[in-house]
Amino acid sequence: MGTFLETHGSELNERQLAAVSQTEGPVLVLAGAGSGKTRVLTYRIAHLIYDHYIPLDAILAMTFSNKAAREMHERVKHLLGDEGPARLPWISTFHSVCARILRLHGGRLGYTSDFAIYDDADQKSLMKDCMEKAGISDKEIAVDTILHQIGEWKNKGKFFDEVESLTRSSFEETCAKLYKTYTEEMKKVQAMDFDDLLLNTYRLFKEHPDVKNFYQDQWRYILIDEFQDTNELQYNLLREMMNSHRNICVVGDDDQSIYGWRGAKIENILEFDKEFKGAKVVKLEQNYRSTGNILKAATAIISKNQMRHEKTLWTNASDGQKIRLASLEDDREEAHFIVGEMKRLMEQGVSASEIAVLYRVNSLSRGFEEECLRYRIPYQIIGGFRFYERKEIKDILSYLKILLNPSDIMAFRRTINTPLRGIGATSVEKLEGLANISQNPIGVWISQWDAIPITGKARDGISQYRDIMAWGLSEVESRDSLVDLLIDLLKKTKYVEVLEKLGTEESKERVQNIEELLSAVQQFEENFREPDVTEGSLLRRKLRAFLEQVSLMSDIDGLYETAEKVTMMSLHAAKGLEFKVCFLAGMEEGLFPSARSYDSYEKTEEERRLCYVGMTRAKEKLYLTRAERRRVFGSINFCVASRFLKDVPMSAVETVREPAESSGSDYAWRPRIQKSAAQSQFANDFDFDQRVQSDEDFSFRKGERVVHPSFGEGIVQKAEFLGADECLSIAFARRGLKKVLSKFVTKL
DNA sequence: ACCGGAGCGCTGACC
DNA sequence: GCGCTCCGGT
Repeated sequence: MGTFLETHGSELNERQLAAVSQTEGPVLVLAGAGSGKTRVLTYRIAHLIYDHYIPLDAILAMTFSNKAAREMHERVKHLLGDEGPARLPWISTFHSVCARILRLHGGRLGYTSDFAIYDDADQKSLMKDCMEKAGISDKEIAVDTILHQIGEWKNKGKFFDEVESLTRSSFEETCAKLYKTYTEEMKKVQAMDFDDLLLNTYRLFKEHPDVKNFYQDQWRYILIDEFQDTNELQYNLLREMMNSHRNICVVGDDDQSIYGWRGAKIENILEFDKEFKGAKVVKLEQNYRSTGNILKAATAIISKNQMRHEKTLWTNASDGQKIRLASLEDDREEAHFIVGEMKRLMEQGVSASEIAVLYRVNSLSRGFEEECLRYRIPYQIIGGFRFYERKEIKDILSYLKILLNPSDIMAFRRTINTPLRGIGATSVEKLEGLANISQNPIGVWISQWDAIPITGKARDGISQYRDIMAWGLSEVESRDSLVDLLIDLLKKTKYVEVLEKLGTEESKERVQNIEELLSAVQQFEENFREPDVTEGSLLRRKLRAFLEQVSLMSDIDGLYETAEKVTMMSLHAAKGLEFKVCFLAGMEEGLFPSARSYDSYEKTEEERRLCYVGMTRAKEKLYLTRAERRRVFGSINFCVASRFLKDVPMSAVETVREPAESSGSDYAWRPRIQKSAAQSQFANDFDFDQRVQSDEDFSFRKGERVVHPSFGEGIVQKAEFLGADECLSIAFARRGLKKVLSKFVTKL
């Protein structure tokens, strides 16, 4: 047997091989869409282990989603074969790695290993409390605005004690103050938010060099996937993790950077070779995924961006089918068209699992879902309403959370009156106040509740809750099985019983969801492997691992690739995936690109990258669809074709559907190729910015600032006649592009 | 003092 | 179209 590379090197192209074999020093792999970056990462890991005898613990690979981590895991395992080691290196998400480190060493920062992980909702709720205490109304300053500012600081690696001196306005001063109270409060309830996981690890390394040195010595080879989406804090954290060997391999594609809004710094990848002098840069430009036409179109879109590493994807594959453009009357027609095409493709033998519908905002999934239900097309929706975000699931998980971490105030609030026990807001507030005085974790305190000055209905409810808590807290220490605990918990709380008594369709579904949760727990338990945090009883360790997995689970982790189902998801969620057939729906101005991107060039570029990501998901067939009218918030909006449609080269597309003249949804749909694209409705929309009519015909000109009674301020994009009425397309600052009659707007 | 109904206002993408 | 807030009924 030769070395790993001798045996497997031929499975790599020249550039991939170069990236894999350069094991020492910094390496930047600029991997275009579909160019085999996961292949590079996995082969590199296998090469390190097999040919360089690098111990597993010395390798750290970080990805963005658990799904990507799992996939990488599987593939490395497969590459190493049966003779490979039983264990594998750390391949995990940034957040999971941090959580793991903090469970082990969080004590240095005043955290127990049972700390809770707060999601956005919990975070917001806790901040509201802090604001109330500080006497700041959320009507003065929105919670989101404050959290955004604090998030920005955290992202820069600034702890609350460092920002007080940096504040430059009264707003920032307020934020700094709230940052402090929020942090203290989070510590009190033993919780960390997503940013805290990163920031606290960073602080841990900064403030405790012994911990840092331990990990630095351990990790001699670091690999980062999706490097274009790392933020400043992740980048700095990475520098802390790295030892003097600087054996770091980052893989990414600046053209696929789509998380600027959560602080991703595209400069991290654009300037990597400057930051890491002597870095080897490898460009992967051969695409193995898509046909020529799809690549041609995607390349045309992305080449409009200024901020990028120049690279050109190419393929050996044929041009393949042309990209299909479909412009439909309204959103219902759009859904109808897409589902009709799906049906047709499936009849031709395309598997449902190879078809995806991608959209900019999750709210679009509803329409497609309804249409799929109507035509009995099996589907799965990724994101949006996640399983673990359902009320009944959150309720039950909260019981588990408070048993693990009795300080968890959010879990307390969720459970205290669930199911309804007649304990209202006033009583809850009183209880929280009393628990506060007692200095005990609220769950522990209430489990010992005795003679508390609360009377009436609430009193009975509280004693019921007390009994459940007292029982649960002792069970956690004494028994082993998580499923059993959960089943008994459901009995004790009468949660399912109450739902069943309701007997509605909705409650039946909830019971089903709970059953699904039970089987998920069971499955988790069967595969449970001891984590390196060995503190506490077995059940406690399981609980800790399970709740962490749930908290850090991403939308995409719920994707079942084996399922014979059509997949629907946001464009963001689609990153890293591929499908034989992709529908990009809702290609309309204001929706995609998002109206919120209009105010800056950078945001527009990010939208374009998102479009690029979406298009390059398709292997063989790509559809771009739009609706002329769309229901938003219940009212109808007139929509203009997305500028991205205009950027698609005519030679790579064909128009398959235009709005029928007759309206109504009962028309018989059949796919047909109509007029050439140049004559089509699309063409009219395409050049809307060049073909602004001569100014004198209209009372408003392009570029004029106007105000509309309900849409606010905007800028005229286009004027046209609708019969005798003058119709304006206006880009509203707050509402995006809309068509309105000129009599409703006034000049500014 | 709690619960359920009616009305208002708004929603981007995610670990 | 949906979730959160206010208000009147028990």
